[in-house]
Amino acid sequence: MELASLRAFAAVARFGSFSQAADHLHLTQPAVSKRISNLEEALDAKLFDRLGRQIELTEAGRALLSRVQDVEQSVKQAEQAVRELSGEVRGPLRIATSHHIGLHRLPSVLSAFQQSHPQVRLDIDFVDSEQAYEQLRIGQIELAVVTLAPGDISKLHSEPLWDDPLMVMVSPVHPLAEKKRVSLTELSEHPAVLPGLETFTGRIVHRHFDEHGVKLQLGMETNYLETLRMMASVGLGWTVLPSTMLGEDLRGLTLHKADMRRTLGLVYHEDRSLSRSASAFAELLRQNESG
Amino acid sequence: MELASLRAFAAVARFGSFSQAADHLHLTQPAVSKRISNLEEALDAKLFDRLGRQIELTEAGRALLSRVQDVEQSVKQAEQAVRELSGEVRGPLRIATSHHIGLHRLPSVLSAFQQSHPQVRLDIDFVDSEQAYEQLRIGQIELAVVTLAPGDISKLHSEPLWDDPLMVMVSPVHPLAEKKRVSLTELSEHPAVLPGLETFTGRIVHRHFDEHGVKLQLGMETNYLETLRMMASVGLGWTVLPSTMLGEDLRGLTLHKADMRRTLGLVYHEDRSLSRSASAFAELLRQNESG
DNA sequence: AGTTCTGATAGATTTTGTTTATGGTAATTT
DNA sequence: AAATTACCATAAACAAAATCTATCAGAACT
Repeated sequence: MELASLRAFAAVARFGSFSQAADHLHLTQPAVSKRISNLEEALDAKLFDRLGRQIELTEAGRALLSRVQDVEQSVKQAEQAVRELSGEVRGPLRIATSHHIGLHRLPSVLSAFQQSHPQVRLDIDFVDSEQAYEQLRIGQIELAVVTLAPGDISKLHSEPLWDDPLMVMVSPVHPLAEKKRVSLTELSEHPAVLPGLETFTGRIVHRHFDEHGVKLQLGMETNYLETLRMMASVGLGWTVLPSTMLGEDLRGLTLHKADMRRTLGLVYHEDRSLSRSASAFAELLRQNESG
Repeated sequence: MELASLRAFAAVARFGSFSQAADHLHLTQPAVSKRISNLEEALDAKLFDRLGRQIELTEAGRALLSRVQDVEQSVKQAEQAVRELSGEVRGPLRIATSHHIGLHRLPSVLSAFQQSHPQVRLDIDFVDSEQAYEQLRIGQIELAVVTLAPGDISKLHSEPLWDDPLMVMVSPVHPLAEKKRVSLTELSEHPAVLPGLETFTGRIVHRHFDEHGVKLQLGMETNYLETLRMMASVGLGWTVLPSTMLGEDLRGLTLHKADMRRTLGLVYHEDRSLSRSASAFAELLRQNESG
């Protein structure tokens, strides 16, 4: 029993005529005859009495007709449900980001998004960038707004949003605080408090020193940049932070002959379709980048 | 969008695999792939993300899946509604009969029918036999239990149930009351009260006299045999009635060299399907005939 | 690396659906 | 009454579609 047959049946019943139904369906009359007889065969029941020039529903036909409306409606609803997604943005949206980005870059985007799409329940996971990449890979989240990995990662699509220059910072009471410029070697003589290697930010910094063959004195590690900042500001060591985090209680040092930077951006799985919500969120981020 | 595709979609979603769905549907894997891609094209939406070895429903896919169950259920109900008719007897049943048959032949059948099929609403039309035939022709009634027309009538199927001999009857005070046998000519010398020509019974009687070239003195006419009987019994004229109606207040006369009879039976349209109720009623009548 | 899953794709084949042409029946017109 | 018209059913030719076989490419597991 196929929908085409049911539609033909409904049309014939409505017009009381095979030929008129055929016209209406843009088919020839024999095609309609066939569809009806297919139905009759499938249901093992006569649906119409053919009375010469006229036709009439049988009891079975009447029983079917009253149900066909239900079928057509449920099909229409199913189609509708899919098509509505093209316009509507609703349902849950899982994204990952870092505390730092969430605190410093997302607030305006988040509030704009919630305002324009109140139907979406945002579920934000604060994780390390590396964890975010893994969650994207297994489909646990749809989007990540994190430090971008240096280089491409298979199956994951990266979109740079913000360039985030990093800067060496020390407390005003730190021995190096008075210098305007420092070398890597000078830094290496003092203990450091840096982001862990689980974060791309941490890797960027470590790699930078590695490349220049400079061994670091590693102190405590944490992935939460705000905490890192606090530790540096109370003099527990020098650190490297986004230059935007500079403030009264920290001195920024220009690094001799080198600069470190990270790129913050949007990451999502190449093969997975983004939900409407995710697309809307991504679009909002792209617009917000410039502003 | 066809049901076959929707079923394939549901199977793929359920098994999380095209190949397993194919096995389940007794199809090859490419066939299932095609059905899904047909659906995706028709709905203009991707339904699954193909992630290498694994697949996952997209947002559109999830939206569709939740509706597919409704569709399948409504289709099942439609099929069920038709199939149930094969067993069940319910709904309205319109039949036609005469007052006389209703009064003298049907009571036992009607009560048996109502007892075994209480779900059927019987709608009985008391009409002349000729009207009954016309109503059958236009499909206003399904069955008629009436005096059968002499000879076949196109498109209508007749089934004799009872042989009903007719007899000339007069009141005990009628001039002919003392005779045992009378001739047509003798009868023609006295006024008659006979059924009208709209009834086959009336026609049978009139034709009988016509064939023998005997002119009748016609008095009042009525189609209701009980009334006719009353009129004859009070001496308004001779009449012809089913011999079963003979009683204390009437004398039956044997007609010289002729007998009149009518056949009562079941009539229905040849081309129209009988409802389950009508079939059941007809069957009951056939069984009751003998008893 | 090699093997074994996965689904997609291409081409041959089969099945199904559609059309054209025709026939039969009932209602309508001449 | 005969002819015409308006139906639907059927058959054969044709077109379209679905399916199968075979093969490919990618990912996951040995």
